[in-house]
Amino acid sequence: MESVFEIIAEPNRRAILSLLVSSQQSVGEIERQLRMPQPTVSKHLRVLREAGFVESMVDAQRRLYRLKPEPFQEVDSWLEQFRRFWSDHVDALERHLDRMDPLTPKRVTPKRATLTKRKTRRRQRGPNRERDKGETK
Amino acid sequence: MESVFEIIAEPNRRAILSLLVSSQQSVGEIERQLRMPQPTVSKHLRVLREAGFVESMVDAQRRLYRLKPEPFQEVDSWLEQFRRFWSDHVDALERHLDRMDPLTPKRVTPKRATLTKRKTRRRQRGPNRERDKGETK
DNA sequence: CGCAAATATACCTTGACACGTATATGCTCC
DNA sequence: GGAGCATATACGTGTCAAGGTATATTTGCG
Repeated sequence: MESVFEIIAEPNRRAILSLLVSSQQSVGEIERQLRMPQPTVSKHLRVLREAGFVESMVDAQRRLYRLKPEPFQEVDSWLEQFRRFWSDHVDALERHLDRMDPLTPKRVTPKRATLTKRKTRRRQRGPNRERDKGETK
Repeated sequence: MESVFEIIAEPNRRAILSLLVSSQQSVGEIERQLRMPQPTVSKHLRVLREAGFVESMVDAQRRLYRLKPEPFQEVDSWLEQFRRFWSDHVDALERHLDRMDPLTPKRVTPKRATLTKRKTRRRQRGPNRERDKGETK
C-alpha cells in the first residue's frame, strides 16, 4: 500500500475524499453521511492519513479530518504524460464512427495545429496504410 | 476490477501505459523493455484492454497495443473536484511555509491548532495530555 | 507439413486487504 | 472517579487479484 493509486482504488476511500472536499468532517459525520460502520471509516481514514491524503486534528473527543493536497498533485502529475495524447484524440472521440482510422504509427512528432483547426481535419486514408490490419478485440 | 482506479493501481500496468505513451508496442517489445515475463504482460494487457485503456491490432503474429484516451479522461474528471482545492492550498502553503512543514510527503505531521479556527467548542490542553498522538502509525 | 516464434490462456498458490465483531483508548462532564 | 460518547485498534475470515508454470493457439517459414 505504498502508492497513491492503491489508496484511491478503494471506492469507500474515494467517497470519503469527495465528502471532505466541501469541508472538514468528524468521523461520526462521515459515518452517518456515507452510512458505513464506524470502524470501517476509522480504518480508511487511517490509510488516507498515512498516505498523506488527509490530516486530522483533535477537537475534544472528536477528530476532524481535512484534505491535504499533495497526493492529488501526484496523481495529476502522473496523468500529465497522457494529457497531450488524449487531447489530441478528443474529436476523434466525438466522431468515432470513423472506426478504421489507421493509427499514425510514428507520430512522435508533436502536432501543432491540432487543437486549433481540428474541426476540419480529416484523416487521410491514403494508399500508405502501413499494413494495418483489422481492429481490436 | 471495475473502476479505472483499480486498473491503474497496479505498478506494472502503469509502467505499460507509460511505455505506450511514446508509441504503440508489441507484447514482445513491452516484455523486453520492462523485463517482465510474457504471460504477465499479456495478462495485464488484457486487463487494460477490457478496461478501455488500450486497444490492440493484429500484425502477423504480433499484436500491437496502443493507448485509448477515455479512461484517462475519467480519472482526470474525478480529479477535477479536488483541483480547486489544491490550487488554493498551494498558495496557502507558500504563505505558511515558515510556520509549519506542510510539504513533508511521507508523514502526516501532527499539528497543533494549525487548522482553521475550530468552529464549535474550543478544547483546551489538559496537563496530562500525551499530545497529538494517533498520527503516523 | 512440421517447426519455431509470438501471444494468449488455464491452473494453482499465495498474499494482501476489506469487512465485521469485539474491545481498547481517550476525553468530557457530572 | 465513574458513566458515556467518540474514535481507534485487534483479531479472525473470506475474497480476489497477481505471479509462476505449463500449455494452447495462431501465424510465418523452410
